[in-house]
Amino acid sequence: MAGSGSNKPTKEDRAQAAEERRQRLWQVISAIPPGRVCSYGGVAKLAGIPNGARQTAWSLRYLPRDTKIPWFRVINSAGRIAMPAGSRGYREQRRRLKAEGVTFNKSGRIASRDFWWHGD
DNA sequence: CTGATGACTATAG
DNA sequence: CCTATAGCCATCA
Repeated sequence: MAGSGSNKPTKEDRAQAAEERRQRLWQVISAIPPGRVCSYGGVAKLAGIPNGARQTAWSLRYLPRDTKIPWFRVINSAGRIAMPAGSRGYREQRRRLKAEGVTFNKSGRIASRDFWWHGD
């Protein structure tokens, strides 16, 4: 078998592996129930990627505005929206969450721990 | 290859 | 509450 047995990952192998990680991340995010939120690190862990918080964020960076993925249900571990306060994304995320019943206190943190989702 | 970047996180002061 | 620091890891120049 020509080439079989080669352990050297090709560029295509790495690209496919990265794509599969993104798919798992999106799958987990899509499973977050309406009215609940999850942290970047929590999503990564549920997707089988420990310490992958930054990859969760990276996977959401270039999503189209019409995406079906509920990116707005992902916030940081401090219970805050990760984007710069006052930015366009920040306001949209906060508006969408509010529409589902997720409220924030005066300091910009989610009003209740009950909003946290920890998987099924 | 190296170094910088970032929608992160945990810990310390 | 804040900032600083270290750890993390895919991606980019």
